[in-house]
Amino acid sequence: MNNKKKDFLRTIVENDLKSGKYKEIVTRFPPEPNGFPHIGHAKSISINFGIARDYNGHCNLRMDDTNPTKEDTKYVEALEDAVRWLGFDWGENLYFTSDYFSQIYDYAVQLIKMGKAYVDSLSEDEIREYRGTVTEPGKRSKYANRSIEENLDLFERMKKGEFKDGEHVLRAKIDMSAANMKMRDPLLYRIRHAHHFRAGDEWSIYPMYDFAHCLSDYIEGVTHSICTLEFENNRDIYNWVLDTLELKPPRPYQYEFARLNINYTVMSKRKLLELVEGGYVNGWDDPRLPTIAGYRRRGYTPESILNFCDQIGIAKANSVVDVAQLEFSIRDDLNPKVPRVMCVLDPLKVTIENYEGSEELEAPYYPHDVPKEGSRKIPFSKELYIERDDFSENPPKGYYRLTPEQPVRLRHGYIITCKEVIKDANGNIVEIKAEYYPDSKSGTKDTSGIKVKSAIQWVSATDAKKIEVRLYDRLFKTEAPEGIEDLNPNSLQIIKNALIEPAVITQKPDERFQFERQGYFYADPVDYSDEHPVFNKIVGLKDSWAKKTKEKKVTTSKPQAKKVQIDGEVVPMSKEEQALFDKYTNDLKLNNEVANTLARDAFLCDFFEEALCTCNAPVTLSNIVVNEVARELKHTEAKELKFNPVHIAQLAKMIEEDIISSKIAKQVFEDMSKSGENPAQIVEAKGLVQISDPAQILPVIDEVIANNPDNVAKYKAGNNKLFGFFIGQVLKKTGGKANPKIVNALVKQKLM
RNA sequence: UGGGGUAUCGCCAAGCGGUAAGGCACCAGUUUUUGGUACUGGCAUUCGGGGGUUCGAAUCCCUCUACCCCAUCCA
Repeated sequence: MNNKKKDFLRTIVENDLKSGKYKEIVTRFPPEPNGFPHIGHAKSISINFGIARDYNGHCNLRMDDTNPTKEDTKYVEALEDAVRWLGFDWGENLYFTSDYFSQIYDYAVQLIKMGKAYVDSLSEDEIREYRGTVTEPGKRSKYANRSIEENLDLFERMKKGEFKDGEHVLRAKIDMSAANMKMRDPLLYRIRHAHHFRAGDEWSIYPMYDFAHCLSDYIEGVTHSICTLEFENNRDIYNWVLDTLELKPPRPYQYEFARLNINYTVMSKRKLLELVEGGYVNGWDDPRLPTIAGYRRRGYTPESILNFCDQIGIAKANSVVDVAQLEFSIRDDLNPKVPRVMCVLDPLKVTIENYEGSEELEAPYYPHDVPKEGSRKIPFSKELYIERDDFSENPPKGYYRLTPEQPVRLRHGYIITCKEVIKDANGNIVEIKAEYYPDSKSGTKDTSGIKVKSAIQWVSATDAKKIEVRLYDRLFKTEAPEGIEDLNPNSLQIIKNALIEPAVITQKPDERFQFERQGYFYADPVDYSDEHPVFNKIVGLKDSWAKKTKEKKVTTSKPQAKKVQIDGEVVPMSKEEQALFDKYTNDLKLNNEVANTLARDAFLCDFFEEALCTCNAPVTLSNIVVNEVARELKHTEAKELKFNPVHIAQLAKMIEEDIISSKIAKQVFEDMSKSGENPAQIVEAKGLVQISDPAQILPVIDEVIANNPDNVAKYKAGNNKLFGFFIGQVLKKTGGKANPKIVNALVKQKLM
């Protein structure tokens, strides 16, 4: 990874590598083989395998198969297939959590011996009841104080299968009143007399996710265990297990990112299953589904999926990506790759009255801007078909195609003009009688002199091949579908009698095509045969004409008023706090905000009072305490603080006496909170005394101005934002030591 | 009601005290025998709201609001 923008995970990885925490990066993609992978898995695959690749590490593929009742071999195959299809290689590193069952069992025994785990014999309902609620602490089971020997014995017998499902469980002994519900003595093992698709009937107990996952990571030497946001609360157990077992370092750490959501579709296993089992779609590889198999069958390329994953980035905010982003990736990928051919989906007959015989027109497969070679011959004859909506008897404004008055070019062929419109008894147009201009032939010197607004696709009636085309639209009609009631009834449209130029079928130049002016299509890998060709629409082309014609009804309101925010109520101050507040605002002239914070926080308040004893500058002092000291307290225990009120008083004094600027003060503060040195020493040692002498500052300003003529011009043209830029530059050049107030005044003068 | 997270353009998303990146979408224009592509330009005086600190705040402090996750012997 060089200069490319890094996501937060790569930043962490890079730092860990730099600091020497790990020699080599090991990630893992750890799905449970209990369902078919979807594009959310692709994101995870892209992250885990991508990071491993970028930092010369490796990524394991691990099947997290700890629940025998849900898992199956067919899913592990689908998962392997998905990873491979996306172009990643796990090499030798295919693992199964079930391979570690005996190691994990040994770790459990160890925990029991340490008195950190116990066999609980409460019923399922009791366990739930004892767990408490989010606001009330739970209480510990009476079985928690069984002796180590008894636990060991019971656990072994659980393993041997002496008990029925649900009779006992193994739990970690942590804290039944922990604020994090997950830490209230989490279950480690449960009894399950079930057949495991790999381990067979060897085990009658199975480890829970929270116990198996961290240990599997550790066993495999994983360094960065990357999972989705909903596991944030599980991180505490992850660390507890690894720490309590006192495992030899290095050990893995868990990091979480937001799972992928896309609008107009669903991503949860449960909802996907409902669609498939309810027959709302045709199997897991239905091209409308966001499953890997679905995208694959639809015609999406692995590159397009991977590019999509790169584009959307990795972050921690729950978000819903617009399908348009995905559609862009596949268009973008296919545009320079795929041959263009002509297909007519809704044919309208055109008879060219002044043409006799037949000929073959030579046409390149690729447009002028795609640097690829290849061409085919297209038969041309008297009877053709064009797309029904490429003719209009009463054209709307801005219509470029064929009309009774407007000629059009047949792509790669001749210009034609409409002579007569034939209708049936109901007034439907059934045929166009047309004439062509022999001297307008494509590829030759066009001497017809006719200007045409567009070129349309067509096929020769006698030569065209009949194909089936499946047009897919979004599966749901709403952006955030809840369930089957939101299904789009028109998500699949099958056209049985589309007509395509013969070369596509006879030459088979590719499996993906652009049907010109319509979209990208893919020869269906399952149903396609030479006798019965079937094409899936991958995605349409951008269509600014369709957009324009539709626009009228879409113009909805947009002046969205700024959201009104309700201010919540602030907890009122106690009498004592109020008294303190009054004293600070009245006697010491502190502003309300600062006084308020001080009055409500006993520690900060004491800290401030103490500092005040050595330095009588209440305002400066209180500002440092409320802002800087408060920040330190956020991540450091009060008693761990490396500085004391006297240090702060010294710092405030230097500011008061104008020895240092407040900017420098921040830097000094930071040093101080790390090293515990006294501030005066830091200032002296680092030579941080501020420069207030204009004679020293002016040359720097001149230099900055001379170096940035563009920005000077912009600033003078009215871009006031740039002022900060100049100050920043000057400060940078003086190592932050120039007195910013003076710099401000001088720069302002200079730039007048 | 406790704990853990998250809020930057219509949708993603950089940014970590000194000029609000980028992509998608959208809007113009140029090129074009695809109303495609490519190219050019336009799209956040403002970062969930309100205060505070600072010469200077999306970034630091306080506070409020909204949303997500946690009480499966699922993962």
